Amino acid sequence: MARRCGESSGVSCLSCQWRQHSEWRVLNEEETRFLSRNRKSREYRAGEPIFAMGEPSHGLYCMISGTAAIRKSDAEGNTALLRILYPGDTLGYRGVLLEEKRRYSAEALGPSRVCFIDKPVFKTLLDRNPALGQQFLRRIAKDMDEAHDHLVRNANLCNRDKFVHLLHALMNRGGCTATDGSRFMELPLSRRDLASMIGARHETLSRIISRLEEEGVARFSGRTVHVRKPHSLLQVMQHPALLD
Amino acid sequence: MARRCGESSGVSCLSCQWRQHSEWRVLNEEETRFLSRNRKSREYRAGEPIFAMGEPSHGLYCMISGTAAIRKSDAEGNTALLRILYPGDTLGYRGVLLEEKRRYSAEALGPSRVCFIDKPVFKTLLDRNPALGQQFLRRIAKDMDEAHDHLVRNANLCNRDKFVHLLHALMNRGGCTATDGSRFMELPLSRRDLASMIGARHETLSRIISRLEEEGVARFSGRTVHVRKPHSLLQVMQHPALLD
DNA sequence: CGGGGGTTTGAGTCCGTTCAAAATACGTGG
DNA sequence: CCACGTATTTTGAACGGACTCAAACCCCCG
Repeated sequence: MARRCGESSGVSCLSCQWRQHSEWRVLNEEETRFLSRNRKSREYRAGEPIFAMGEPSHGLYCMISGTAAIRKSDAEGNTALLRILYPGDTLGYRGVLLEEKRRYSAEALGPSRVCFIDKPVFKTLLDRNPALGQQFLRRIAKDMDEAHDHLVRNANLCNRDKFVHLLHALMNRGGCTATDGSRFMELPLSRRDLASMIGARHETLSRIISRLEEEGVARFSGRTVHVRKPHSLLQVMQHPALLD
Repeated sequence: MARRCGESSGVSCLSCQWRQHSEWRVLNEEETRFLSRNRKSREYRAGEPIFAMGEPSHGLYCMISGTAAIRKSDAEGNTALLRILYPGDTLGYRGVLLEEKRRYSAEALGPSRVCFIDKPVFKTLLDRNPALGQQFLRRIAKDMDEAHDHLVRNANLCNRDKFVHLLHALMNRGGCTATDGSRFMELPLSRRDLASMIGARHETLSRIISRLEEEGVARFSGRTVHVRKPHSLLQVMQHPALLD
């Protein structure tokens, strides 16, 4: 399915299935056609970098299919996975808006198709349609808020609860509901990366996962995860007994 | 000193000593006079709230003197101190730009003077001078970057090192250099709040502080802190021996 | 069949937390 | 100016979570 939409979106941004859910939805038909003509679509293999920290920002990217990850590292080389990008998400807009070098790196998590929009093309559209700038302002404000929430969670929750929260967020994005009300999904990340998202070692995450299985909160096998009572996920924090 | 500048800034934004360092620097003389006429300046006592989470955003604020804190709390009531604001900083612009309710709360840390700019006044200035919007875009992007850095540090550093980093940042902002090259300053925060900034309990911070004193990195007494070798602060992470 | 990456498990240690109590600083009213 | 009550900070002991290091395990791929 992800395959087919990737191909159909390759034809034109007008018929892109994510158009109405992305920042580009404020563009009219002519502007969208302009975008479509000037964008470049390309496949990425799993793990392939999209851009790297410190590079100049030549343009922005738009996910068509697959998933990508935002990573950032500090001076000592410690890195953290900050965010996961799904089809319809734009990335790298910050560097372009501010004419800055990239402050984080992005890479494809699985086989993905990503469109590239050149800086001049983006600038032209921003000039033609002021609502587009407003969209990106809204977007950056939302990102900001997410980052702050993340910060508050990190300060107050233990690793187990941070992971439960992450699971909840991932489920909302990519999960499927089964007939019995339970939810399951294919995790887009390795255990190592899951651990990096909550700021823990992979060994610790491994133990947390065992614990969640013992408690009956979820079942893991490979990258597949089943959650028995997805609605009570957030209530299960610090209180596994609530599972009934 | 902070007192006098507060009073002089009370007269007009034109003569505000922070003007050239704030987002308002792109305004011309007439626009600044307009801002000056329509802003309201007011004193806050220590601990007094400036605005609270969930309130509608009626306008934005500009610190004249003193310091303020941004706090955010999650659903369970856990809070974290996200940021400290110094004279010249604007706050609360996000809610105004996006017509949203406040997503965090702000409060004065010590006796402070803060100007309030009504939403319509701000919108008028944004219309008149597009460079102002660009300034705030830059500002939000910088904030975003800081939040991400914070996230990476939280994921990889132990509490001691997080605190050393915080100390470094605070010093750069409000520290004074003594004749022997050491630096000292008056901390704007209580121990509890310092602990909240690095996501630790106040007891833990207390122990960290004792340790730093034993190691000879810094000396604390009340809210005053002396750092012996400020330049090597960041090198001291995990390696107190480097102090020589 | 033998790597090699990713993942799990185990043991030991350290760091940070919790809870409780003492010590210190601070503001207020006498 | 001092005494008092309150809030903040420090200290202590015990516990638990998370980390390190090391080894075993698994699964996919050549």
